[in-house]
Amino acid sequence: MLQLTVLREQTDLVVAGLNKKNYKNAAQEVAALLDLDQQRRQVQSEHDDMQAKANSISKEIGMLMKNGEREKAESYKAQTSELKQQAKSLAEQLSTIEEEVQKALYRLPNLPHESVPAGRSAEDNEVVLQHGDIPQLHEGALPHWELIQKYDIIDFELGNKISGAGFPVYKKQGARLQRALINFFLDEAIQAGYMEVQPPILVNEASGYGTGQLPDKDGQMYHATADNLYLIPTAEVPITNLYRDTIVPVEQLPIKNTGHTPCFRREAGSWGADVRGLNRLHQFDKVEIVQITLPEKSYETLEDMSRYIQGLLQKLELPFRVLRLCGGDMGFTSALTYDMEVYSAAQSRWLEVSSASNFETFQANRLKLRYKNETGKTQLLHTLNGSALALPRIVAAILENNQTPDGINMPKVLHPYLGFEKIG
RNA sequence: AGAGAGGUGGCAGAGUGGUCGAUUGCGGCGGUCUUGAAAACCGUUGACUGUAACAGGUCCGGGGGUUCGAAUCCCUCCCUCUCUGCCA
Repeated sequence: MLQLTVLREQTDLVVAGLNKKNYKNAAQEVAALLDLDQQRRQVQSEHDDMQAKANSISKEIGMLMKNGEREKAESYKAQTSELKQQAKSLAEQLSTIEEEVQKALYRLPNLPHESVPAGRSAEDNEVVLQHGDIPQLHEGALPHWELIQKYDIIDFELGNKISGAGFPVYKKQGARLQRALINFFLDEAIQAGYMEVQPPILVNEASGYGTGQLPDKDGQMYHATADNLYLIPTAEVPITNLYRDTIVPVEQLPIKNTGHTPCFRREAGSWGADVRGLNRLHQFDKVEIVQITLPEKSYETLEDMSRYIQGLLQKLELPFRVLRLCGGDMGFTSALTYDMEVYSAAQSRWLEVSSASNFETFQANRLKLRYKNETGKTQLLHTLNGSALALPRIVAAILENNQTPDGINMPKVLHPYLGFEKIG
């Protein structure tokens, strides 16, 4: 959520930013919002005056009662009842306006960082770098959805039976590979100074709002209505919300947390031709890294996180590229996002395996996640996160890129975790 | 799931209708003393909103109500703890 003070004081910048994100009617909406805000403050101050008068009369009555001047006290009571009426109606107006302000604020996405390229769609994303050679596959090489059948390591049919499409069952070396990747990713993160946490994977509504999934992405999350809890679409939600409503002591910054969780996504309306196999699932595993930093450090931190993720991909010996997302393709809450894509050789396409973002104060504002600066003033912190990494597409790329006519070679770095070097 | 108890400032813990945003202790910060530190003593120390700055307003789990006035009374929801039951 954008800060009202920023909207007030840097209106032009806000409108320009929203435009870059392809937000429709930015200028009008911002103007309307500022108008509402103006109204709100007007009504607020009228209400407060009323309240102040009523308060002082009540105090007076209290004094009189104490001194035994009952009759005089009674005479004051009449005065307050009118004030009370007025204050009540103003309070109603106020809460209506506040609700509108809130709704309007929730609609606005985060502003893009100045380095974000303009653009409408994924085609306008900027390739920042590419690393590794595109593998040349042997004659008769298979896409991963056939490889997993051939070696009987991931079973979609079984998943269909017990849950539905998009819920694969990992078996044998396939299950072992999942576990190896999770452990590898967690160990690496801990090595890099992140603290491991195992959060709940069902979260309440407040948490959904805190990180911005609600109300924007309502309908994309599985909702356990009986208890009004949501299955998390990413560990970002619980891990960042650990710090909701907190003023973090400066000496504890930066906060670096990591965690593995399953992630659940309804993916309503996003099924198409290129989502076969592991490319898009309703449930998958991911290790997430989250950082909370001082505002002035957050972009440096984003670069660190990006480099860290690239390091993982290198260790896994996967060819990858890094994209800087354009304004139109970025997420609602992000100010700058890098996507990491690995090359999936049998599909001949790049697959997104990680997304690292700086949210600046957008989440922190909703989360009320703050610190006290040198002058003792309470200020919002910056939040960041990145996948490190999401498993399914990593698995797809490992399987496809390393296949040989007589088995699939596993990346060396995983050998100790796997207990085998080759599938098949 | 049933019965009971309870949710107050960073923590502990008073306050049961009136100058209570809240006694006190701990912790934190500043100072005195000290070569320095500890101890002791003195002072200070919540958040949000609002203002140029004051003032003012709001907040004692959430929401609603009674009252001139609510942390305190009533209703409702949520949560925690103890016991009983059940169970990975």
